[in-house]
Amino acid sequence: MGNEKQFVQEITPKSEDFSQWYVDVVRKADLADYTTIKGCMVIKPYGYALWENIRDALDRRIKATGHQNAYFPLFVPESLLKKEAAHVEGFAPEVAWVTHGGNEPLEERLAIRPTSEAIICSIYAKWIQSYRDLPILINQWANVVRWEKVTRLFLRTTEFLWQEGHTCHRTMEEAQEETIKMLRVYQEFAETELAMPVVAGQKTENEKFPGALYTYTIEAMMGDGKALQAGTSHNLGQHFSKMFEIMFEDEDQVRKYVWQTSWGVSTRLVGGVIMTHGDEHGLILPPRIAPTQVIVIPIFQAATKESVVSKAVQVQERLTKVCRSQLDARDQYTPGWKFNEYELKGVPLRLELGPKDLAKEQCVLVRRDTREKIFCPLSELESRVLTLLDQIQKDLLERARRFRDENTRTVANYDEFQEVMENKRGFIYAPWCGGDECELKIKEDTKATIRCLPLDEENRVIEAREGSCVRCGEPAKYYVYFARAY
RNA sequence: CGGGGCGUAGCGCAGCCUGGUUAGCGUGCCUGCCUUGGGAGCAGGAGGUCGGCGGUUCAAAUCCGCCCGCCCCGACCA
Repeated sequence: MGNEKQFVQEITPKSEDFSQWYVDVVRKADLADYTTIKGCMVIKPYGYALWENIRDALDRRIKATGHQNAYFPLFVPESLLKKEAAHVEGFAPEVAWVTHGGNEPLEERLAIRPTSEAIICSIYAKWIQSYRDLPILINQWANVVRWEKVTRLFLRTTEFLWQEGHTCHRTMEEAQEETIKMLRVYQEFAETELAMPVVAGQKTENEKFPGALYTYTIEAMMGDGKALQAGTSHNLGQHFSKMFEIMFEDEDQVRKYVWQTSWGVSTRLVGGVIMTHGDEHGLILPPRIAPTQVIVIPIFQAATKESVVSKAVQVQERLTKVCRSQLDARDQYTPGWKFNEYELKGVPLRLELGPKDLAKEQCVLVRRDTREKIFCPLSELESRVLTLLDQIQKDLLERARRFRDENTRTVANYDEFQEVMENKRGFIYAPWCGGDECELKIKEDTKATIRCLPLDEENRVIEAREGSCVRCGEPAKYYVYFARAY
């Protein structure tokens, strides 16, 4: 136990300094490292394997809903970026510019995409003539660059990886349906794959995407009670199609502007997973996205090494057929060292196999989330492992949901609102008059923003029937979620 | 970008205030022996332009200036 204490000191306690805990976990678990370029990180193999699993799980859903992947250029000519006024105004402060090709100054500066609406819209304009060309349902996996003032590993880096869907539709209704469909895809994906419960809702005018008509979001609660915007889906209306002249001739022979959507999630999700599930011992990965689901650790002495290791190889080979497993038979590390190492890396299930187990034809399974030890007859290996992985996945979601619900509060008045935001954090579900002024004042007073206006089962913003605005006391228009956010 | 902190071996740090042998310690790494059910032990060894540039000085990790990077708190954002 003394040794364990010493080990855990390598990670700043979560309760003491959440930010430092986060950085320690990212680095000790070997997910990412800093580089010589400001704000840019290298995603190390373990972190990238995690991202690949997240990416693939989402990619399947994007394709299952009828979208195709494509790839558009990294560069956006300045003239294109400037076409949509709100859009350029929103992104201008954080755009990186290419001004030279070799030694020659460029005639027109090229923005490195902060997002691809402009470049994609300019191309869609060429592709679309008829209503028969619609809908366009395209997604791209790409890197984008935003010159942020302050960066944080995974949560906000200068360059990051993401997916951005860009669709065109014949009618407003169809675009709205697509916007909500993808929002719900994100929600289901976050909860099923990442075990990360989210609140789905609409952003306020102040918080919406530059150039969008409506922005929808999924908001997750991190271990320190702060909100993380985990994905967004925008109904772009006709703002871009009018500026980029994306038109089609409809069945009634009238030329019309298309209705568009865009939606995205990024490597930020990796940060979300860490801050949703991690504990004092390090990372806890949901089995469905964990690069290694089961780590097999043989325990042996010189005399038993051969028999134990050969059995461990057999066990791992059996597991390989049903899940992602690895064997760590290195003899320069003690079993205890390995236990700590794989807990730090968040491997959901550990399988211990020693001489005592061999004698009984069993192994020891240890859950990362609860650290519970389970003796398992080798004859039941596959089924027990699969059941446990499934259980861990469910329990992580349940635990995160309980944490979120326990930290979602209602308040009696504005004093209590301020007190809760200052001391307890979490979400506050409160009535709001719908006014700009109250939204901004609350932000100024408490650093809390309106994370979203939640949606009902019909995907409509829930309007308040009663109650009065938590700040001004005027009749409430909506019940909304407030929180401090990343 | 404003306020604060930090930068010395892969990682974590001491040394700096008060300039002066060959820049230390822990851990990790390499070799050997030994060990292995919660980060074992012993012995030997390798590893440093002290973040960068400039200045002061006979002499700079140490003093001064500028720059870069990281962390925290604000403002801005996925």
